Amino acid sequence: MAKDFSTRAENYAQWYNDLVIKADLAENSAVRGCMVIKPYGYAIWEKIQATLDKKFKDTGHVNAYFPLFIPKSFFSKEASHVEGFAKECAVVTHYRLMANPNGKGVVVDPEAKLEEELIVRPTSETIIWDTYRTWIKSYRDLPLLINQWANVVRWEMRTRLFLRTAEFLWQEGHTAHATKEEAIQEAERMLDVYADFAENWLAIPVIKGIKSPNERFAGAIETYCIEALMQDGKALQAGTSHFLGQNFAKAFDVKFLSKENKLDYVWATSWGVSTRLMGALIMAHSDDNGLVLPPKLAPIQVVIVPIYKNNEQLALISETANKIKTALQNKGISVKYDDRDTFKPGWKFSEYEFKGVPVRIAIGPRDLENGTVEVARRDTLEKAIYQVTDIENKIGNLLEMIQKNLYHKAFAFREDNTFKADTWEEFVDIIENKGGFVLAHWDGTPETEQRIKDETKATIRAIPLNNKLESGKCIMTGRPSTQRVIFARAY
RNA sequence: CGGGGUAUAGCGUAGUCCGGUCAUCGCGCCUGCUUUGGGAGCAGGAGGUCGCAGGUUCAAAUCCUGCUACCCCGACCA
Repeated sequence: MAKDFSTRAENYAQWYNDLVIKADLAENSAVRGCMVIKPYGYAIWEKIQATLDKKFKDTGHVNAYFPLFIPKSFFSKEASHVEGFAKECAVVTHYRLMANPNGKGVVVDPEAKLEEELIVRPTSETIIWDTYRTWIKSYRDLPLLINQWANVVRWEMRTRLFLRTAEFLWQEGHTAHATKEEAIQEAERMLDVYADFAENWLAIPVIKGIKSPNERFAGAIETYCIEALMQDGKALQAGTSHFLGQNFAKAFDVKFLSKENKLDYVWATSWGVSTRLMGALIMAHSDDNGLVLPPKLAPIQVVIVPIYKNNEQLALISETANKIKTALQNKGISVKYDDRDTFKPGWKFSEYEFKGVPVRIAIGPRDLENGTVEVARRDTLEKAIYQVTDIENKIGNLLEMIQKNLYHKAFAFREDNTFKADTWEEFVDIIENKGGFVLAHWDGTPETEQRIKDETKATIRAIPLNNKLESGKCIMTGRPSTQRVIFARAY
């Protein structure tokens, strides 16, 4: 992402606010760090949802919904899980308000204290596994492949718009399996689903890998991740998939009778992506003119802007514009014809650039005479004159080209910002001065990773799957290592 | 929770040190006319508890005290 978007917009918050604003209810610190997603931004989220949801269903999953509130006691059942989340939870302690005895407003009724506090879910493992216990009795009940679209709350000390908001929207898949192998396979399969989505829809290249123990999800045996590089050189974890082993099954006593009539604990996975993906989308592709959306996720793929001097001209242009609109729509392309007379063409051009609309078609009197239109693409800002003939196929191809170009651009950026470091000095220099991914040897111990983090703020983002083996020396300790891992500063 | 900073119209701001036509300017908004192929021009207009509460003073956006909120850095964080 460019440093700011203000080059042309003195009030650049304008476009940003069109997408999302931070909740700002004065006098109410309780909503600090939450977000309001405005319609245009939400339309992007809906696209993300729809695409992923279809992929989940294609891989045999179904949706369900579990409670927002989780009894506090559930959290004490899985020790490492509670350690990972207990510090950052919103807790419900009362269930009633009453008029303030002093006459001013309302206060919490002290009489209405809950016997057991409720935690606003920071993630749903506990309540889901408590439920699964009653659903799973036999190997015939397995595998259980369930996904939930929901909001979760994490009381982060410091929030960042899109990337770490106190409340965020996400999906969380929670599956139960009869065997360890099948569960691992599921975790890896869902990682592939995420990677495919990131690369082919978001147009963001990602590294598939596993997390080091330090970065592993609380309660997981193995955490798989897709890791992306943003334009400012920082890494962003775009999605995770966890192999949970039998940890949650044991904590919540979820057992099944196998074919062999043996009682055993089930094997579990969980996987999720969130509204953070929208942050990734913004930071991976945007430029000084605003958002740049890949065609597959753009709520509006093509906008048509008429250029006219009077109503007669507008009527003529509209005729052509609507024909083009219909032709494109018949090809499954989402089109907006913006014939508002309250804004001028130049204004509209800028507005749709802020919003990242991939293709803009301008039609004026000149075009009517020549049977042409002016086509501008958002990714390169290039303009070209197209003959109207067969316009739907030309635009269709252009959209595909833009989708690919965005990916290639992001891929090239990542290549240019991936470095190898063999000495500590080199490593520090790259982290401090260049940013990006740094491939370096590491002795495999959590202590060393922690030391590196303490000194440079860089962490191991991923140990790539199918990593090339290569013997070397740990950049920190000099101890032997068998492979390079990816270090970076991260969001 | 530590360190630093900020709070003035919908947004962004000047003014605060040195109290006295100071409530400034830009964007946005409204009206009218002319415009319309890259955020139009001119004219007119609306809009402010100067974060909140006290205090000092003839006089406070400005000085003092307390509070609150936000931002940045750190700690923290799938």
